Amino acid sequence: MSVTIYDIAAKANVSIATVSRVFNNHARVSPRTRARVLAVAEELGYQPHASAQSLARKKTSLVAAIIPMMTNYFFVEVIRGLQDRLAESDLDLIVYSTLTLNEVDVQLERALQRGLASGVLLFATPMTPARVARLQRSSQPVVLVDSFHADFDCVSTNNREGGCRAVQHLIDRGCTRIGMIMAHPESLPAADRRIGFEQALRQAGLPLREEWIVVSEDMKQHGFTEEAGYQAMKTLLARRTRPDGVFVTSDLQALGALQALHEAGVAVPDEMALIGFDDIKISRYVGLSTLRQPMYEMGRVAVDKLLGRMEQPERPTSHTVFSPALVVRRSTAGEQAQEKGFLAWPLDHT
Amino acid sequence: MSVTIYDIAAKANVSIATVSRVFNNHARVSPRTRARVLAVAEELGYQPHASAQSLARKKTSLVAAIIPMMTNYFFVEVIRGLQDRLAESDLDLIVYSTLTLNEVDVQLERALQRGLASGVLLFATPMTPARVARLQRSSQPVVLVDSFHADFDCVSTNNREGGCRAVQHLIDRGCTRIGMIMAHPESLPAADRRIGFEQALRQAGLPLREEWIVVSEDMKQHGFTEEAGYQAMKTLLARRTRPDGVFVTSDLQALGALQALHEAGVAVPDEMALIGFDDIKISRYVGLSTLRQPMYEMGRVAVDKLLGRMEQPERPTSHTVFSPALVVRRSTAGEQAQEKGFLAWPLDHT
DNA sequence: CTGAAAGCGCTAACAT
DNA sequence: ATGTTAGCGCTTTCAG
Repeated sequence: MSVTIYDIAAKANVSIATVSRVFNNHARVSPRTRARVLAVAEELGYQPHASAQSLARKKTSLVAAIIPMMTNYFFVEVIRGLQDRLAESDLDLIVYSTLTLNEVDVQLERALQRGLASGVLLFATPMTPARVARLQRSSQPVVLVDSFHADFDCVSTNNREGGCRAVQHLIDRGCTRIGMIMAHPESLPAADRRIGFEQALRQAGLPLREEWIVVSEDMKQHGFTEEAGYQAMKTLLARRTRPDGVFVTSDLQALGALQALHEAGVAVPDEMALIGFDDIKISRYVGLSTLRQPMYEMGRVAVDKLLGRMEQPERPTSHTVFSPALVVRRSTAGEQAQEKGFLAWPLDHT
Repeated sequence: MSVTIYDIAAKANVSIATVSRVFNNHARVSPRTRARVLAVAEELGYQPHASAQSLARKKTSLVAAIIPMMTNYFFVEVIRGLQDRLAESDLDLIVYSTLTLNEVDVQLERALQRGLASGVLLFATPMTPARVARLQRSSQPVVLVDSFHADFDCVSTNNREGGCRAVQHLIDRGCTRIGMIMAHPESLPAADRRIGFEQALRQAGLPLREEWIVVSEDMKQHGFTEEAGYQAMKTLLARRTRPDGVFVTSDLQALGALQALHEAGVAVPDEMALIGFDDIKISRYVGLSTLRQPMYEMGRVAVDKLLGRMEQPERPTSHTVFSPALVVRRSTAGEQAQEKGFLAWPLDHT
């Protein structure tokens, strides 16, 4: 069927070992034979067989990305960064998108133990002792994206700082009753954002009222969904006194929150300002203020780390932390928003 | 290092063949030895080695999806469908997202010839004779998503019908000068949508004026980008007489078009109505009318077809065509829109 | 610089 | 029902 090194060895009058050497730029092969081999290979349209190579080399050209919630478009952008960087190194990407964390463990097992992937990019997954142990006893390197553990290479955004800046921004625009819509606290990013939130309030001497903090009970995608945001805002709106500014742990939730606000006839940002986190593509269109994560870049860096470790398994782990950038739009700045976004368009025909 | 069938064979006092049989539910293995083997395997934490299996079986557990423009969130939704269905059959998904069609061919070659993937899902790629030939001489089955060729299994949306219904909707709401913003005509879906567009105009006896049709020259992502839509609308707005209704070949482009309309102070839909195609998630939030494609379902069906063919390579090809559903929102219906979407919210504070 | 040969871990005849 | 034995296509000592 497909052409193998035997075919090209025969046709080029060399042994298969030589052919193999040529393709691995290995040892000393005379320029002449090398050229001949290459020519024949080209002529026959030879391509090395992936599985055979993996078996012999004891490592694959596959990297697995395990992504707990791809519906969160944040991750889609990161994937692009992964892809681009991976392609440069001739690696292929296996994608597992899961809905629950149990599934994460299942997929992890799949990718790790069958020797399918020679590296794993693990997204937004809390590092329980069990997971840490599992990961450590596997030989493949792992890079954590959007979560952290000192024993692994990590890339993430400074969520605490982001939460802090979000609240600071609300304060700057004059909000005094500041609330928060939290995803599930098991999510480390969400938890960190909350810490930043509380810190900023303390610093400003503003009250931190529990009734203005709504925490998602929904485990589904850790509560990073529009539905969760919608429900949370409904809850918030039912309070005796309402906050006049709300920090939401993700843009996706903020979208749902906006919907609830709209249905309740609450003016944004005048009666209530809203700021999210991520800066997914949608946000620009709805004029949602937010903290932008450099998603594409995060993807590239994640792969860099993975490749680095594949070459030097013993090098010390490192953690790259990006600072989120404040993006001011209508949901906090009203008409004065620097970035108007789309939301403006219907105003014209009203 | 890792445990192999030899280990478990030794420990269970059987041959490796028997172990293999157990794991492949193969021939007749006595219940007793089977139990014993399974027990030992469990104890040792055995997992078959993916590459070794692939090499011996001459087929992998990997399916490749080649996606020319993942930034088009349409495809992200389809991927979910793929994933879910694939997981049911214990297959893994390799994702290649490319920006140009040249890259598509490169990736195709990668996936196909190295025997990496045992099946390919090819997205939105025009079936040139060269590609058809390439695909046909490979042994792996291919399913075309969002494109068509009689020699392959396909799943797509009825784009002609969609274009037709879009225009019909514009006509129903009273538009008489109907224009269109086209992606690159090399894109089959775009071309088909245009055919539907023209057909509907003819049927209604409305003029089909070339100056109201703007075709993207941009090859990048076949012109399915916001930027392309933005530029196209600018062009359209510069015409002596403007259309009062525009059908755009994708929601992504429509988003850009809306931006241009906003900047020009054109009232939507009163001065100009707009309708897109796809119904990506964003569309609901900006109140964009559109034709919805059943993305998740398309993904599942695509995998069904692929698996079907992997089992019966000779079965006749089939083409599943979904009918797009009209979704009416503010961009064509104004305040009367059934689905209000989010665009409403800023109205409240104006 | 090049060839021979022994695996890598598993499957699949072919025997028994 | 189970064992033996060839491979699958490639890498990698070890000789020459």
